[in-house]
Amino acid sequence: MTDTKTRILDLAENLTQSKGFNGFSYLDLAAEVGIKTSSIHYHYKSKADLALALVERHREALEAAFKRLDDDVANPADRLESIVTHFKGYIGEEKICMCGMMAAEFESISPAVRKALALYFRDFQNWLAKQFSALGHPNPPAVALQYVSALEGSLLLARLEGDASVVDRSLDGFVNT
Amino acid sequence: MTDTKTRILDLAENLTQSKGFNGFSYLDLAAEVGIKTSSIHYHYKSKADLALALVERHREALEAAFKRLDDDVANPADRLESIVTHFKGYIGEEKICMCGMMAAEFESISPAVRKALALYFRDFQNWLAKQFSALGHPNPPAVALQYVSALEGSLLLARLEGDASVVDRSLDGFVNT
DNA sequence: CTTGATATCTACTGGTATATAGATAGATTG
DNA sequence: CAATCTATCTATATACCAGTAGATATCAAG
Repeated sequence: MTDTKTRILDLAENLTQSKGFNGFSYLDLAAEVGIKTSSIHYHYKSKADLALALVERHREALEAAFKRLDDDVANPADRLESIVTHFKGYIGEEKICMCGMMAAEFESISPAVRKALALYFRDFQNWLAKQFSALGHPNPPAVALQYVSALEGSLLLARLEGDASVVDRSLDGFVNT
Repeated sequence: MTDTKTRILDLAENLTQSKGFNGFSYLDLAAEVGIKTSSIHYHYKSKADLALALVERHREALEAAFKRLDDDVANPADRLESIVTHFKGYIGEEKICMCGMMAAEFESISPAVRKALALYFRDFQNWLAKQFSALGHPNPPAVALQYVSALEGSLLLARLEGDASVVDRSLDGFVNT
């Protein structure tokens, strides 16, 4: 069994992706984990601490995923497809990108979390730029920004329409131009 | 002086764009308008009613803006630029698109508001498709979806970076391809 | 077998949320 | 003038929220 601290984080991640970081309370976490709210405070002193842990773990997970793709998948186009498939999977669970959600909630998060979020998106773009570079794009950083923007926006629309193909259609044309 | 009901809506719109619809309370509105929370309930029976009024007014405003552009601006490319300039203006006020924000908060809004939101984005895409059609794009509806996705996503990133040029760079290439 | 760390609990505080009931002052209308 | 409507108030209900203090249980190390 995974330890409580991790279970809390897993649950908070899920809830953030569906209802937003301000859309759940320590009571929701406690009820689901099966402990009291005060015990959640034991693991994460404040909700701001929880937010930071959430974003930092997420960035590490992203980096690990990139490393795995770099090692296991030879073709950059296939790597991109694999990443998009991952994000598309959120739609079926009525979720969106956790960091996209937090970026929307920008005004109610601490400076530390804002910095962590910005780092997440920069890491994301850097990796994307490498893939586009390998694919021979003339301006990899520019296309990487366009890709992330389109991805994040498409997740909002896809969930609204209940149609994951919105993501594919929004990203169509980035690889084969 | 604008009437109270409108002032409440204006204020709620602003707050939704910066902190999200779940990021403010009737108390915030009351304090700013200078009346009691119970008086806000007089104008908008429940917060869900307020949400619906917000989205519906926003859609009407969007349609009016489109009509004005169609009448006053001859070149479709100039029309697009004008719309983007409008959205870019949000960034300086630490705001994003109101309907984009509500789409992020999808899981906590009523079915009626969800429908109104979907309608907003469909209207937006329909108008965009007309502009791209006039510009000779081979597949206007497809490019309209890509444009909205990129715009919504770019607003999230632009506010995070505190840099409105992120929007321009995310939308670069849509008009002159 | 005692000490100290870990993880949980009970019980509580102070604050905020949305919402409703009932009263009132002033304008409008028949 | 009487009835009604508009917009507000006071007061309250009900529920939730984040966070804290302090007691308790478990267990490993010395």
